Amino acid sequence: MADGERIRSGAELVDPGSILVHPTRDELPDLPIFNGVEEPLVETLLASSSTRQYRAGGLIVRQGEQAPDLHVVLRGIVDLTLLSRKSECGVLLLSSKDLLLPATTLFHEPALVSARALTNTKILLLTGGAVEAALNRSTAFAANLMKPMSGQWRMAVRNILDLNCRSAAQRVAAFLLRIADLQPDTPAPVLPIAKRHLAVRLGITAETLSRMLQTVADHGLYLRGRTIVIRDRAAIEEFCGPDPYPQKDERILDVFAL
Amino acid sequence: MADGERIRSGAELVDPGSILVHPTRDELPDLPIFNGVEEPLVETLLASSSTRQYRAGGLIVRQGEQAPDLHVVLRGIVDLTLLSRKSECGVLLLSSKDLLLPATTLFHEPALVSARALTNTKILLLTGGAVEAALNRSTAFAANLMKPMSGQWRMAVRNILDLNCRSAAQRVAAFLLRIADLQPDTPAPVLPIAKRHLAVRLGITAETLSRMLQTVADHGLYLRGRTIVIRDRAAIEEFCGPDPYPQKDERILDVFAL
DNA sequence: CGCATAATTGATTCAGCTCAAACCGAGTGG
DNA sequence: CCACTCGGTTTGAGCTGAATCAATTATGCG
Repeated sequence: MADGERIRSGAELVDPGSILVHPTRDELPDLPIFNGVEEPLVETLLASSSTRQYRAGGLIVRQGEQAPDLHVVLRGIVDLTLLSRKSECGVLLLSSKDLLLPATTLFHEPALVSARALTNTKILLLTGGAVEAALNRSTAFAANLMKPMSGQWRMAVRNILDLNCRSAAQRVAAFLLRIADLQPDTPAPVLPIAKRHLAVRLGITAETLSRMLQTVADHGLYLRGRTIVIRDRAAIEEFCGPDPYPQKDERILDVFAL
Repeated sequence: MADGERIRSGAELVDPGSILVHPTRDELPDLPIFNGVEEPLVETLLASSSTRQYRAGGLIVRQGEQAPDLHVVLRGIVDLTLLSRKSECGVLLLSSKDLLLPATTLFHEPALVSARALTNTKILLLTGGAVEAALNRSTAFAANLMKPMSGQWRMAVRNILDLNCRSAAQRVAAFLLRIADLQPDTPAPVLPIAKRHLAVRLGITAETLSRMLQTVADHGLYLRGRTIVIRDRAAIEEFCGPDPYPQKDERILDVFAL
């Protein structure tokens, strides 16, 4: 019954067998938040931590509630959106190594938006208490949290600028270009999420996205299935219009958001 | 000649006589960034600091450049906008006690937007070196910086949501209502900036703002000169539409932005 | 007083939304 | 193997909110 509910309501946790209760450092990828932090402190943090898996569509944090634990995305794509009846309104997509609504956890504020897994997703949870304790002890750890917070602020500002100064087609083009550039080693860059979620992220309707993809295709970039094909780089960059600092410098702020 | 340039280009510093080179604590208002920080450390920070005054229209930080020093707004209204030929694109308005682009200073990133004084403005500058040193020494200070960074992230998210889910008229109404509510002690709340700057902040044109003000007036809120008159509170709140967490809880995050 | 800047008003245009219908691909079950 | 849903995507037609362009009126301000 309860199980049936779960599945019908969009599927939250999956596969309890793979959940780690006290992950050790070598069970985790190298996370920027631990850079330069004294090893014993890292151990303490991990001792209070656990991991969780969500399947595509699962709600991770509900808007209006607060997350007592610090969430770190280990795998998958998470979107931050305001879910209201009738319309969704996207703010940001998070991916591996990103912090998920850190401010909510650190300052006990109700989340303004919901966090939702768009793909199967694995999350690391550090308990609020342990994080707070670590923050009181380690300036390195504090700096490691400030960096991604800055980076996410930057992403938010970019988003605001895009919404105001760029057309729908330009936003689509710029986003796909960015996605492609973030996968430099792969031969064929791929769009990791469904189109309708992309539309939400870009603040347009699915119908408009569909039409804009055609426009964009005329300017040198198109989708074949989920793979992104850049036919004419110069043209498409030109088309994107003003992107003041196109270098993906959010990564040096430990932000991997999209 | 150089002087002439300055004045023509929009007026930067004014009245050098009133600039403090090493302000002491009692020459400054109580700033949240110093809360709970060990007194000697505060002294050190202040010893490296100075204040600056800008007149309305003056550029404080130019987009693309980085601010080596940490700016704190002591007095006045500062707007963060992308200035491009043809169009300005506003992100946020800062006021007393707000940090101005802290991320730019802390992580040596080029600013995505310019900071411009909309009124006569006084700024406290803490040198980057001193701030960095303080951050390495005091977790309290680090926490004091994280709080406003979180608050500004929150404001940015609100802005994104507003741009996507609210009509121009709703944004105008909600903004004026908020401004009024932030002046609880004053008998007649007042709009502190020019209308055209308000328009930029709300992502609309001055013409549209003018028209929307008429619409908004029909719903219980109007301007008489610069003072904001709330004729029918219930009606105007209803009109504003979805504001998930209307309490001005950014203030507890040491953010006073608009 | 007179000039420059800001605000309003009107007429027109257009990007993106809405609504409705057709289409398509992947499961599913007979 | 095919028919049949059922999401998700595409296409089309029409609407509308806000931008643009242009002209006028207000408001400082030296």
